[in-house]
Amino acid sequence: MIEQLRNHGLKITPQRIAILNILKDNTTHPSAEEIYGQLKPNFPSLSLATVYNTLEALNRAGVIQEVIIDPRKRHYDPNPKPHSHFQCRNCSSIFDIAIGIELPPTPCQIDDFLMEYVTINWHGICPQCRAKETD
Amino acid sequence: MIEQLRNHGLKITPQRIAILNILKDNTTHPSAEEIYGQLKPNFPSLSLATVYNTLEALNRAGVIQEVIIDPRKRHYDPNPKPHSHFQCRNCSSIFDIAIGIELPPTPCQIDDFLMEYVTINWHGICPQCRAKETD
DNA sequence: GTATCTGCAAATGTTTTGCACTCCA
DNA sequence: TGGAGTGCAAAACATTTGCAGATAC
Repeated sequence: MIEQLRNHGLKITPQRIAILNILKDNTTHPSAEEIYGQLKPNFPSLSLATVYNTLEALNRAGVIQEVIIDPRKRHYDPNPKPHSHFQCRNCSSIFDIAIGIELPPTPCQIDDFLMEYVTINWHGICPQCRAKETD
Repeated sequence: MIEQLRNHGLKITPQRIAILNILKDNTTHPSAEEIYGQLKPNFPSLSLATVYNTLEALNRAGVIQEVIIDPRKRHYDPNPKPHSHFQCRNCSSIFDIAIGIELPPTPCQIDDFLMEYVTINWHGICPQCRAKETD
């Protein structure tokens, strides 16, 4: 992933490497605050603003994907390719969902709209919370 | 729409009637703050907290639909039926998009997830902003 | 060497909360 | 009349901003 920084004209800094390392192979879809909280103990000089800056730069460069599914905060996914997400209304966890849904390929034009990308968001109850449910 | 309040055990108050009136036939997908701003001049005693309370109650009752597409704030749609939305990355306007996409009917079960509802969000440039674009 | 990046602290904007008071059913 | 609903003000969060200093290349 680090080479991708160079390809996009982004400088390689210890902060960015650390953030990418947290995200790599991470399927928990952390928020900026969560990434900050995980790094801060071993990287005390790290600033939350830098985490926000970095996540925005990585998202814009297409290295990661910003996930807009939680009305309270943004989450981040190391996989930039389009795929759908699920958020549990009980525990708020976010999961990747592999479902083959037929969507027009993007970018495309529909009714004078320029469609650049589509997101599919599922909402409901995750397997863990279903198992715990008594009612 | 007002009868629906009664059906869901919600009391009919002047505040709720006013908010429903703003939303009725409204295709602009206003935020809580926008609804508040529109009502406040003619309803000076109205509180922003009441707007938030009411929107949440209406959404939970299935009278309206909360639209999670804008990472900065929630928007509200008087049409509670599932349909997809579009947000322009230039002007941030939100539009209803009528596209027949094949989705599994909800609620359904997929991979141990209980899927209660799905949302489809399009992102790109709206017709008005495309017309203004020079580049 | 210089443009980019970082850290800090303050500001912004949205949404929530606690609580006393009000009013719908 | 009782419980749901309202208004107010403060608090809680997430995110952004401005700027001075640091650093990657």
